[in-house]
Amino acid sequence: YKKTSVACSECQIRNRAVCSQCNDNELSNLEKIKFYRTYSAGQTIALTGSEMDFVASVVTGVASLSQTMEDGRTQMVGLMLPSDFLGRPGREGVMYDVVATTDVTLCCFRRKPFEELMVMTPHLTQRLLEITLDELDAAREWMLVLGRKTAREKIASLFAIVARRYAKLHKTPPNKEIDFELPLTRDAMSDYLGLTLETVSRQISALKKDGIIKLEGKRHIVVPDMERLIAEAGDDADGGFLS
Amino acid sequence: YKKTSVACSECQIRNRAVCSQCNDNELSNLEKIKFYRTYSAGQTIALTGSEMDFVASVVTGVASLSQTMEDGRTQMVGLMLPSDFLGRPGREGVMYDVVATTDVTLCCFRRKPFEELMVMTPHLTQRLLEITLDELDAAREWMLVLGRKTAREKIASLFAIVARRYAKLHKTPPNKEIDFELPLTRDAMSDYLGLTLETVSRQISALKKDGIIKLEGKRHIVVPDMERLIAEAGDDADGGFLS
DNA sequence: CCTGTTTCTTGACATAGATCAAAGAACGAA
DNA sequence: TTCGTTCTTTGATCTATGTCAAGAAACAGG
Repeated sequence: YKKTSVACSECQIRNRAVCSQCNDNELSNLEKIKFYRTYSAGQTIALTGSEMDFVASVVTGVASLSQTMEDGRTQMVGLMLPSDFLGRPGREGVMYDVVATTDVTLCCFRRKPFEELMVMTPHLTQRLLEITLDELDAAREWMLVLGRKTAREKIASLFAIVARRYAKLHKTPPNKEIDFELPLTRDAMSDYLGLTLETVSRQISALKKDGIIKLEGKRHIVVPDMERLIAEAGDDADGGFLS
Repeated sequence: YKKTSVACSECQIRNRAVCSQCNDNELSNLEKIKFYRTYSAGQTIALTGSEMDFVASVVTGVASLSQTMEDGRTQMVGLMLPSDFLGRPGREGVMYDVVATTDVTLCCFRRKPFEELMVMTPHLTQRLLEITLDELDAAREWMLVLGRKTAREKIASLFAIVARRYAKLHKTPPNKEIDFELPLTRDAMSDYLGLTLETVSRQISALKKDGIIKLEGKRHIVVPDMERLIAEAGDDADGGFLS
């Protein structure tokens, strides 16, 4: 369940997570209260309405936030990748179901001590504000996807987002063939995209037939031409892919 | 264009806006750099890609944020009501089209001075973080609406949200008949809900026929039974309506 | 008051995506 | 290896919502 933590100085997400603007002194305060926790694929991290006594950065793996209606319809509202921040300081109750979609390692801080540290550490608050603003932008971009895009465009948009994040992590040179592992089942994709599992499957097959993507197994996607994928997503800009 | 500003101490949104946690001293610093600006219904406040040299609180009226695809499909991604905050400190470029959907009064701060003030004023940063987290929650709630709700549920959800905000502003006692002015045209509603104008019109007619709402003119909505409206929206909780 | 413009409603028909159904892969356990 | 899951693909049909079209209501200006 728990796992020995990595020293902050060695941390993969050191320069992107909440702690990225902290100086050595601030960092050592954080280091004192941090602890690692791991979840295996499919495990629930927290349920809507429950109390979560910690906040955390995703170190490795992927977690998802989702909302469910009484009759079972569910919508994924956040895909939390490495360096993303889970939990809301200043609020006990969880508003979404938080689930590990792959094996996940979290860098956790108990909520109270973290909140106290935030008051004393403007760098933390500032960075958290930046992260939250970025997430708000991402959520709004996703509203366009959910509200106005076709099924094919939705799939292409999802692939573009995941490819983008992978490329950033692995420093892939632009214009090269990009490949990545899909961190989601067809069913999870349908929850994210506001579609059914069957439509997701059909559209993936169609994109494959049209040569936009290649499949190696069910989950490994190869994108021969990123420009073309982005065009299929219907995006005018590349969303900063080349930056 | 400009308009004499109201003293902060007299301000309607004093205890909800970015400035709500500031003490008298901090407030007077803000007051020095603030200026009011008004826009009439339909006027553009800023366009995607342009630079906005100020940030602002909405004092009265309603503004909207929206994204548009090359082929003209558009999705509204934010409905900014009084006390909401416009603009992103730390970024020049605007990411959305910002439009006044009714006559709007903004309490503006030039971006640079505001950013400098933020560094010196943790209360500002903290409050902005809270506001941003609330907006993120709202955006995510809307993702469920866009991704999973039927046209009828979407309309009911929109009415519930607007009614909720109106009730908060006017301190309407719960369990009473609620009525409000729709700040959006049918067309703007369709952009917000990810529907067509025709579907919006049909569903409003249907809700009226079923007695969920009454119409007085085109824009004035009366809700005889808020519980019933919320049930039509498919929400399990009332979203804090009674609080 | 009339007239043009914008906003809204309603009808008829078309279609993207949902639903229902079956069967093919992949994978782990025994 | 075989069996039982779980995940995925594909097909046939249905339906909610989009599209196209016409006209009604509201409103502003002359």
